[in-house]
Amino acid sequence: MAKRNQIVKNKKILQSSYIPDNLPHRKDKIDEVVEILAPALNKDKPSNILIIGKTGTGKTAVMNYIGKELKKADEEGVNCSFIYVNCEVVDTPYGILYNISNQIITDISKKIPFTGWSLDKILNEMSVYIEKEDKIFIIVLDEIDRSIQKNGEDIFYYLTSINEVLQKSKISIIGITNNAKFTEFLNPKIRSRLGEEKIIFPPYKVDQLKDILSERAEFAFDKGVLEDDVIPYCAALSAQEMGDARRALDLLRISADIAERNGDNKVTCAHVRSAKNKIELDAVSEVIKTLTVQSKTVLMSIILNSEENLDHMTTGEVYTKYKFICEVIGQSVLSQRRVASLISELDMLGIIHARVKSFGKLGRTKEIELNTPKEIVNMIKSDDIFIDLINYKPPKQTTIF
DNA sequence: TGTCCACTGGAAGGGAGGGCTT
DNA sequence: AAGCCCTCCCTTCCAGTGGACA
Repeated sequence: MAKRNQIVKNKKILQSSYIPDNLPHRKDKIDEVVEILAPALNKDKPSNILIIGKTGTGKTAVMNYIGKELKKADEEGVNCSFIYVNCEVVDTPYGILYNISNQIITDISKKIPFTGWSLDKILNEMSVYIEKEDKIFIIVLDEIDRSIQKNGEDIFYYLTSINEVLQKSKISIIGITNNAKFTEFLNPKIRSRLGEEKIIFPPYKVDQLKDILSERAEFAFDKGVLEDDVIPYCAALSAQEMGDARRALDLLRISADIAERNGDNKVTCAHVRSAKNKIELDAVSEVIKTLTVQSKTVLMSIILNSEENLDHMTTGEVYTKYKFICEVIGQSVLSQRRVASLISELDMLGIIHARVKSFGKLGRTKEIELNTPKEIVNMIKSDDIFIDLINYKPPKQTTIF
């Protein structure tokens, strides 16, 4: 086995969750946000803000940076609290209110249970604590479109309605989204309330990505560990992907990791290429792990169909195969409507490719294609739930003629 | 131009499961 | 224990639809 060299001095710095003291090329955005939030320091309610920008354009990093500063200010007696909730992780109204409340309520015995209460009750309890604090609360809802897409605008109604009952304290909401169009579908009243101020985060350009990487690399690596073209290469690859800085950092970190594991002394472009493949594969296999048994069965149906040379198939064809698999593995059969939804979900996750297509007299349906690397297909096939399917032998055909 | 197919995708609602309150 | 709430996964119902074909 190759000896594992230690070539990364400080791994934490290369994590995208690490908040550096300096955020290159985002000073203007920090200033913009700070300016809007400034009234909070005099205990006036700042405007709500909607932050729009693609993945890895520094939205979350900027907010966390400001949050860190606000927390410092809070400890020094400025009455302003910063609360961050990621709506991708907790996406139900209950989950979001639960999360916010428990960041506010410090007394462990008074914490809100993770289920069981009505939303009104949490809201009331939360208002009491917020009022008691006599502060301005800045509540950041990251990936806010996720929650609104799934549950409608309720959560936003709940939160903004709190201000109406508060006398001393106030809350301000900062919504973060990577979907520029999501406000189009909002009720106009909500849209104007949430988007009192809008800030757009443009994608990073290649040179900016280089700066970001260089700055972190300086603290993460010893001199000479990175070959000269590694950072430009990482930056170029990520710039192709909509200027995603998170992605650039992941590339650099995983490249170094691969170099270490190989026992190499230097990180080269070859490592970056391996890292790129690994990231893509890991992302899919992570998704696969979270699929329910039913989703996996639907995916398996698509895999089997494409192995039978049906590289394009319809919902009906998938459903037929699905019913067959359910029978073999002894699993309950869902309705076609439900399976159609599961197909749409797999499409959204990027595991398959599906588009609605009309076949004229033959009807209108989805045309489905498998879009999964071989490694992933093998991973699904080796899942325990399909053991009976893999060992399945079709009953001998009795020919009549 | 109208018909018709095989669905799509939205809406409403059921029921199980988690847990709280009284 | 009974009643309540929220979430998740699912079913049922149904209006809508793109485009080949007659």
